[in-house]
Amino acid sequence: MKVSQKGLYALQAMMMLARHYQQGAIKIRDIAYEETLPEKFLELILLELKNARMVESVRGAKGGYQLRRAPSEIRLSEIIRLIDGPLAPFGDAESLRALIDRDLPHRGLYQVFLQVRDAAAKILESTTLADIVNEPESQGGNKKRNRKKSESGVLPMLVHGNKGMHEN
Amino acid sequence: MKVSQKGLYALQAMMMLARHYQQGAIKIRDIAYEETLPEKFLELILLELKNARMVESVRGAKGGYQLRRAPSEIRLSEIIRLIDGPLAPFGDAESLRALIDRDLPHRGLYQVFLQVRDAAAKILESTTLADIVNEPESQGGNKKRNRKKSESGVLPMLVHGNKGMHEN
DNA sequence: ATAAAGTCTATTATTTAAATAGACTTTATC
DNA sequence: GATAAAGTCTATTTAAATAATAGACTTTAT
Repeated sequence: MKVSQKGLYALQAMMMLARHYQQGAIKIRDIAYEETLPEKFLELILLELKNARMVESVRGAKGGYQLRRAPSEIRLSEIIRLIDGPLAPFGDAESLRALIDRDLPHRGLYQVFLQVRDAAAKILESTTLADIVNEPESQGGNKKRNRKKSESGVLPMLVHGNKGMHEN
Repeated sequence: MKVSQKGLYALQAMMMLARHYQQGAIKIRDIAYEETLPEKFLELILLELKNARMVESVRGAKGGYQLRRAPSEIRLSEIIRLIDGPLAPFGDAESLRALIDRDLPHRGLYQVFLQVRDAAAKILESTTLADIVNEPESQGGNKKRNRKKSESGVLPMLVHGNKGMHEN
């Protein structure tokens, strides 16, 4: 899986709209300005988001874009899948699938790729726009443990520093 | 993170060498033939793997390639990082890092990307060539639970079917 | 009527990935 | 020591994907 520049733009735009949720339609130009995105390119991205029914537009003067659902109802996985396609860590599912089907020595590799995809999907499906926009409230829908809310208003992960993380 | 075609070729070649571990040097041509990879392209890939000291070559007639370490000592993460770069799910760490530094509204997104990267890294760092090549023995070095070995000689995941998995 | 917005389709430019080519070096073997 | 079979190295080409731009069209508030 790889989030492209375009995907990042889409996420930025959606976060911006989430920050201004229920404040009426926001002009493309304003989004582009506030997030420093190429305006004309952003236009196309918003159109895709609209066709996917994540945002809605208001046409004509005083027009603009706004979220169609509450930020807590929009998962990052939706946005990324729309713009960048499947979350799987291999480019085209075709060539891989072909490998598997041809003979079995590659099954193990395939299984590992599936594990990676599922791990990414689990995170991106349980994180919504609400979780990553200012003042993270209900950070992720992770079933088991009830995540402790950090007093600093910053994600817990941040508080704990980089323990257990690697640089790349 | 995205495993490119080239990365897949590298993984295939390494798996092939793992299957023939301690059977002497294997010719590029044989690897290319057995795995159906473009020979000349594979040549470059093997050179990279050699420079990274994962394989070693024997030059001249009767030459070829072989693993430099046991399959159980070669992690998938090494191979993928070498060929495709960092495991992070965003293209260039630069533009993302720039976002974070410019102002803080994007920190939450950044943290989620880190989570995804760490999840992928955890899997790919704990899986070795030995784990994915025929007859998976010590499948992954996952600290906590001792994975039950499946009787069928197939990865446990396979036995359980696709429970909990999504299509993309 | 006009201006300010979104819509749509086409085109171009840039970058990255994949593949190929060919001259060079090393070594086993006869 | 000549030859053939291998790996080495650098350059180039091709193809595909990504990013960005352009411009004519439509809708709506004023």
